[in-house]
Amino acid sequence: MIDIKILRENPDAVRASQKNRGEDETIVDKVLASDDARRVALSEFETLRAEQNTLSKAVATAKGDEKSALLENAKTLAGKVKEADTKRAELEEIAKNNIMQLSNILDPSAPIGKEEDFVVIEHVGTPRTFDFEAKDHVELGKLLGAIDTERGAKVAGSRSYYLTGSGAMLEFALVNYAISSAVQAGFTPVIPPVLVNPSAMEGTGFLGQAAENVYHLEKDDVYLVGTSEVPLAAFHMDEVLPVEKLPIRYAGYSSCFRREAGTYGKDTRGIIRVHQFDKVEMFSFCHPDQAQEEHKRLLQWEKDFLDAMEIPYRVIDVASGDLGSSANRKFDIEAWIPTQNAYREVTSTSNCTEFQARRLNIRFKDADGTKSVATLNGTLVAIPRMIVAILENHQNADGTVNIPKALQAFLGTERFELV
RNA sequence: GGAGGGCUCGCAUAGCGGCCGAGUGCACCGGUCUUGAAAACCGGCAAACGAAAGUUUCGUGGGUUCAAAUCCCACGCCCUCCGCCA
Repeated sequence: MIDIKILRENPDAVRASQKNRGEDETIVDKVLASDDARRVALSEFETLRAEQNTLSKAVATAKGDEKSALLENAKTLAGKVKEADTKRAELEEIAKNNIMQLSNILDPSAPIGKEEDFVVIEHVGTPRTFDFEAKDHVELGKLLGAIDTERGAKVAGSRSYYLTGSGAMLEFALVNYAISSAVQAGFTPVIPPVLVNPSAMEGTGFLGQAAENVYHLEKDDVYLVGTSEVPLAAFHMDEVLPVEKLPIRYAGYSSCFRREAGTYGKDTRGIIRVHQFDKVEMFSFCHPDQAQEEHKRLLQWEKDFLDAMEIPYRVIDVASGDLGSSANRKFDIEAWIPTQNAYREVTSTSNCTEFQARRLNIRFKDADGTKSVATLNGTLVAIPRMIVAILENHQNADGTVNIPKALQAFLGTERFELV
């Protein structure tokens, strides 16, 4: 939710932002109109209520005829108050629904355009040239006894898989490495609930455009999270955080569930796009003035991880049209995937400024009053895609895979052998 | 799944349908006293919106009433006991 005051003061900036995202800019006028209507109704109600309060007090002390006369007045007034209150509630609802449709205001530095209009910020490392035919992760996964997509499909349907043997060990190593480096960087490790209630889902903005990708358990009205961003953001819902504690950083490890509706035919082979995977997610609550710097820090931690995995990658500044509604800017890291001859997204970090915190009612207090915090999130490691990148980039001609140095201590070996 | 108890300002508690936005204790902040501290005493101290007047908030939502923390209904959460269970 954006700040209505900013919208009132500078509606053109919001219009421009909506337009650059490829979203409806006429909502801005709807929001302004419904906000005006809301405020009029509110003050009408408040005036009547004030009258009623005074009158009620008079009733309490009055006696006899005077009392019955006052009561008569009070009864008619009560009707008016109720009417005004109903109107107020209706208009507030409309105003809220309207403002909720607006996306976060873009960072002016974010590249404008559609998905393909991203800007490459940098390349790190050089894609390796193979003097043999590189195998893809599905084939390597079989040779190593690491990934079993066939049995995954048998038991759980398409986009499902088993990690077995060295694949399972690799997940544990990645998670251990990720968590220990996050802790070293000052993050509090968290294992959050993955089954959350509607308010958490709603507050983080996943019931908007992203709703069709969310699993909903109707019988109990709970949702399976697509990322631990949801429970981490909602962790401090309705709280006022001490300003001197900011930034507060959490590293959440959880399973993530995605319906992947509308992606039929995309990435059907292997484990690039799956319904369930584990992920270590960074989440930060910080002072709004610090948000941009914090965003850079999150990006740096993501780069450090890729560096440690010894994988070539590039960093892109995601274009306005491809940003989530909560983000005002987003950087993706794309790892080189040899058999696809392409860079593919493995991690992503978004600056949500105060947008998410305003919905979730997460604030901090300083000398000037109580204000919304800024929230930011970033992937430290999404297991399946990192496994793909590691297997494919570090493979040998015989199908064995060299283990990056950073993970060797966690695996007790330098190489994954054939089974 | 069954049976009970509870949810009030950071914590603990009081609260008769109007005198309750709400008392008390602890904590906290400021002051007096003191060489300094403690104790004692004095004062302050929930939040949101608003320029202000004022409005709203006693788990949440509805209802009764001129008037609800207080009465009624539903839901949520917490605790205890029984059953089942990783």
